[in-house]
Amino acid sequence: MTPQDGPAGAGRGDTVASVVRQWHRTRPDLDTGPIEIVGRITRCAALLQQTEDAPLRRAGLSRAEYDVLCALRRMDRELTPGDLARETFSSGAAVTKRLKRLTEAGLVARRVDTRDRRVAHVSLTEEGRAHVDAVLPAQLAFERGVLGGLAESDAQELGQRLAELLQLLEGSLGGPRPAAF
Amino acid sequence: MTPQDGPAGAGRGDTVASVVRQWHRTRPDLDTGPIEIVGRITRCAALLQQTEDAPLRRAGLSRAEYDVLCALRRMDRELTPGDLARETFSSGAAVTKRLKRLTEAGLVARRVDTRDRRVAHVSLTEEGRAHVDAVLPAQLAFERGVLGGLAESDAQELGQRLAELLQLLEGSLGGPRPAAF
DNA sequence: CGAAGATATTTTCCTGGTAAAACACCTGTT
DNA sequence: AACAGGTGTTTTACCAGGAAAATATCTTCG
Repeated sequence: MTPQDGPAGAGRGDTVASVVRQWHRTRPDLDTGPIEIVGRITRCAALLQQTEDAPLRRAGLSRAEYDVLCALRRMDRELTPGDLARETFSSGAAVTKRLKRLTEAGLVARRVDTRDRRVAHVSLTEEGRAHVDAVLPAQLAFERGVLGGLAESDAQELGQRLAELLQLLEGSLGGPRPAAF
Repeated sequence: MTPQDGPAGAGRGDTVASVVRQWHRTRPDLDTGPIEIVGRITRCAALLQQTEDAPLRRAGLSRAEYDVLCALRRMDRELTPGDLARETFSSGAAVTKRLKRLTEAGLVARRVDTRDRRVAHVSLTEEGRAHVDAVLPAQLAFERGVLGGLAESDAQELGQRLAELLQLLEGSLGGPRPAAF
């Protein structure tokens, strides 16, 4: 069996580099530039998702539940389900399900708006606040550890380039507009 | 209502920048560095996922199906379901389901291995090959368009930094090892 | 040869997400 | 006051994915 490109070749780089090399061989006419970015972002996101799930699991939270708790914590006020949907970039149905679970766990509380009975106001319970205040630093420390292998200047650079890209994507794709005013 | 941070403030940057500012106000003790990278990668991935779904939809393919077709195309040989699972970073169950759909659509064909009846060999049909050969450049052009707002040098820089991060993640997290040898 | 251990793939079961529909409620107009 | 249009949230129906179990098959060992 002839050696073929694999991601693990000595000094051959990341898997996307390997994929790009395969395309060059199979379809040399293709502009693979987008793959270098899109493919890597997708792969990095997937791997980071795996890692961040592990510490949260210890705390009995899914990533999605954590996101809800964080939104409530960082905005530091009551939010409606609609607010939460916008803050977490998800659908109303997803938020409803998450809130059901979080309410049952005693981490969030809800009350109906006095002036508009369609609206619910959601807040962290004491327990919920304590929970997220405990989990948050652990999670961030974990992520810091994962990123630790990057030189600080490279990490800064990466953050900046990603910010540019994100701004571009949010601008050109009608990015979300959370209700923050 | 006092103005509060939102992602859309004039010149206030991307949503993650806004989130980070909220954390600085609410929990100034936190090291938000990881959010600058992890948060942005996650958001970029989500937004890019939305965009790449739109062109593929015109071609009647989901992202997952496209990935399978691409793996077959770029490796340019028959692959087993296990190969495909590794190449697309998914589970065997997911591959089984995708192959079912693609087989029904006449885009891939399968045959049982002659020496080991557990093993199936999957290949693109003529139609499948033509399909992916048509969709691929359109998809890449679309992605190139989306990334076009980035200065070329910034895009290069981003690709490189992402490659470093991906290599790090794949190394430290026991990254995947597709069967490419 | 038979049994144990391993492996490739599929099936089963469950989870969590989304789009659309449903429901309740609000606002503005006549 | 009645009605139309709009809105916030939940419910419904469906989908795709993964983990674990199931099934079929292979390899090795005594």
